[in-house]
Amino acid sequence: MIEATARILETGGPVALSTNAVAERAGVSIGSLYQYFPNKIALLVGLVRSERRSLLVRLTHLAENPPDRLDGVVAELVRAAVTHQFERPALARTLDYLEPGLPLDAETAALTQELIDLVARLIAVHGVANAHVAARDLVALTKGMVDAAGLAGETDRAAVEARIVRAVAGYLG
Amino acid sequence: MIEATARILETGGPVALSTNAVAERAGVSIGSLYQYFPNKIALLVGLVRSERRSLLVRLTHLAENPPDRLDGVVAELVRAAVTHQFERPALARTLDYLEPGLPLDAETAALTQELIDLVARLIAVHGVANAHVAARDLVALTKGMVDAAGLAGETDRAAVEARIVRAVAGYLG
DNA sequence: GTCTATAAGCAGATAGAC
DNA sequence: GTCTATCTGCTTATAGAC
Repeated sequence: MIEATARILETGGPVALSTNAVAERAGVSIGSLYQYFPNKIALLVGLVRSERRSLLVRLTHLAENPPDRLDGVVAELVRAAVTHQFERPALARTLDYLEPGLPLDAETAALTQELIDLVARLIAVHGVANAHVAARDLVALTKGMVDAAGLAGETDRAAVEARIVRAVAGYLG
Repeated sequence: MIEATARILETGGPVALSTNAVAERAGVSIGSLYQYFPNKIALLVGLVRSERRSLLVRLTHLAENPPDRLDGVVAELVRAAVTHQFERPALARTLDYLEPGLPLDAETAALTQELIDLVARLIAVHGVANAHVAARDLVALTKGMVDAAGLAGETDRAAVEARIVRAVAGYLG
């Protein structure tokens, strides 16, 4: 049902997301859906949690084997973010928009916070000041550029990555 | 009624936007609303047009008196964008998300294109390669960072501006 | 556990009085 | 031109059969 939610968001956006549509797409009845999710928002929260988890797995692996130099760290961070966002561009964009307005449960909110903390730690060891603000900026900058590239129909991931790395490098000085 | 649409989007987002709510907020009846706008989407298109126009006015003034050096141009561009986005952060963020999915009329689509073209011309005269892609990237980067700063509750416009300028300068090389 | 049927309410949009 | 009243269809959510 989470996957059905994702598919509907990808094709029709938040307006198209109804519990009936999710049940139909998942091949179950509306009654069954309400046995697993108390309401529509719970579906969204579940989806956000699942997506955040998958990105966190990617980044955790990077955090355990960080490159020596800061530019190497940046390259890997951007690669992970771009890869994630390019897998399901429309979904990523929609969830990024919806997430701040969602009443996330404790676990999901912690996941999101952990992502920022992880990035902050990775750059802080190289002497970056205000690492938390910087981490937030870099995540936002990357998402903004990848989303725009996706909307414009760009498919060359490496080219997008290279441009983002340039901006990040400039930011970090 | 356009202003009522804006207010509702600011406080409740796209889900809260109903024709009934707009009519009530505007102090007119639902019947009157439908005399001026054929449907709900027309309200959104009108609002996008109005917002784009106001940003374009700001930038046109800049384009007619451009600073001599590229870093001056960048500083002014970022200032204009941040000022615009900080005026009504929630509204700007919502419209940025909705716009790509809206069936814009010719005039409104032209306005949006003109914004990118204007930025592209301003940086192209300083020898920036692929000025159109660069313009799109810079707009996306700026919006991403300002939106995130707004969501995080930052109110120091100058600080946000300075960080964005650093990223932009790095991008341009 | 999964289904069908349905309740209750709200959405967009229209008709027609004044 | 603006209003009230209303139509139609879809939404979330529940009840209860199997």
